[in-house]
Amino acid sequence: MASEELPQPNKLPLVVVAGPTGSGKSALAIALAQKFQGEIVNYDSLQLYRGFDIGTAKTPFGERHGIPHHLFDVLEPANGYSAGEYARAGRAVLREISGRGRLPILAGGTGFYLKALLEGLPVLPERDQSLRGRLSAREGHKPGALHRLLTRLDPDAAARIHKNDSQKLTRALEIRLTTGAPLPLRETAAPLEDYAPVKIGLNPDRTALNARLDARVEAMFGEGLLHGGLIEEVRELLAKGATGDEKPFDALGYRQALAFIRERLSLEEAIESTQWETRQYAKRQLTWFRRDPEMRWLAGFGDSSWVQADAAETVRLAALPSS
RNA sequence: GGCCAGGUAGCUCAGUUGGUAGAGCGCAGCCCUGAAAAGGCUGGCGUCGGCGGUUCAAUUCCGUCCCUGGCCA
Repeated sequence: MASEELPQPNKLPLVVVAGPTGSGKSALAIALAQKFQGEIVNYDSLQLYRGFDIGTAKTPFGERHGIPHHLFDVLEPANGYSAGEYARAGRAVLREISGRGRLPILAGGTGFYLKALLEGLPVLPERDQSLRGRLSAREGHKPGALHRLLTRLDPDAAARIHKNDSQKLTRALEIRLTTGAPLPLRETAAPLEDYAPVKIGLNPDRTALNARLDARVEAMFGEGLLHGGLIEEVRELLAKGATGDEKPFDALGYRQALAFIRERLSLEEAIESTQWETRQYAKRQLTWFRRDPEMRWLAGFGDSSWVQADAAETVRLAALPSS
C-alpha cells in the first residue's frame, strides 16, 4: 500500500545563527524570531547554567521581547553535562516547537553541541570517572603512556589524535576499554533527518569585534565591584553553596572572577586575562564554524539593521518557500 | 651636572669569548566522537637605540650622541 511512497521532500524549517562570541547572535535571533514567529533554542554550553548570566552575556529577560527562550537555565552548577545529552534535549525541544507550528531558531556558540544536535553522535558510553582516574595516573607516571596504549589497542584512533592531547586520548581509550571496540566511524551517527537548517554565520570585522569584546569584559568586571556585575554574581553563586570547583566556574571570566575574589589576581589582571582568553575563544569558534560549507556568512554584527534585513531575506527564501 | 644600570620581536626578557639572534606571552592559522568558554597542533614577526671607528666580518669591541630608570649633587 504505502510501500511505494517516496520520502516526503517537505522538511521542517530551522534557522541556525552562528558566529563568535560578541558578534550579536542573540540580537539577530530575536529579530528573526519576531519576524517569523520563532522561538529561540540555546546551543551555548554555559548559558545552560542557572545563575551564570553576566559572564555568559545571557540575554536579560527584559530584552527578550516575549520570545520564548529554550534550554537556558536548565542546569545547576554541580551538574555535569555532555554533547550527547545536549543533542537529545535539543532535538526534543525542536520537535516541540515545530509541533506548535513555530520556527525554531538555534542560537549559541558551542560548535560541538550544534554538530552533535544536527549530525548526531555515535551511540557510545558516557564517561567512566574511575577508569579516567587510572588512565591519568598512568600518564602521570610515564608521559606518553596513553598514546602508546592507544596505538596498541586502536591504531586508527591513535593516528588521528595527537600524542599530547590527553583529553581525547583518554576518551578513545575509555571507549576501547569499556566497549571492547575501537572508536566507531562518524557514519554510525544518526543525523537530524527531518529538518532543513538555514545556517547564518556572523563574521564582523575582527578589529571591531575585539574592541567590542574588550569593552564587554571591562563592563562585566567594572560594574562588578559595585553592583550587578560579574564579581557580585560569582559571590552570590558561592553564597548559595557552590564551591567554585564546579564545571562552569572554569569558563572565561568566571575563573578570573573567582581568582580575584580569592585574591590570586588583581582586578586589572583579571580583566586583562579574560580579555585575551575571550579573543582566543572567538578565534576558535570562527575556526569551527568556518569549516561548515552550508554556512551563509554575513560580514557584520547581528544587531545591525542591514545584517538583520539580509538574514531575514535569507530565511524567507530558503526556509519558507511559501510558493 | 656627576655616577650607576639599561635600550634586542607587539610586550617581558635571554643571548652572541666578533660570523646579522632566541624563549614565554601576545598575534595568525588549524584540529576536534559525551569536560567543548574544554583539550591539542602549527607558524610569521626583528635596520639587536642613532652615527662614526677598528676588523675579512660588529648586535657583540672602542668613541660619541640620544632615550629610560635609580642614586648623588
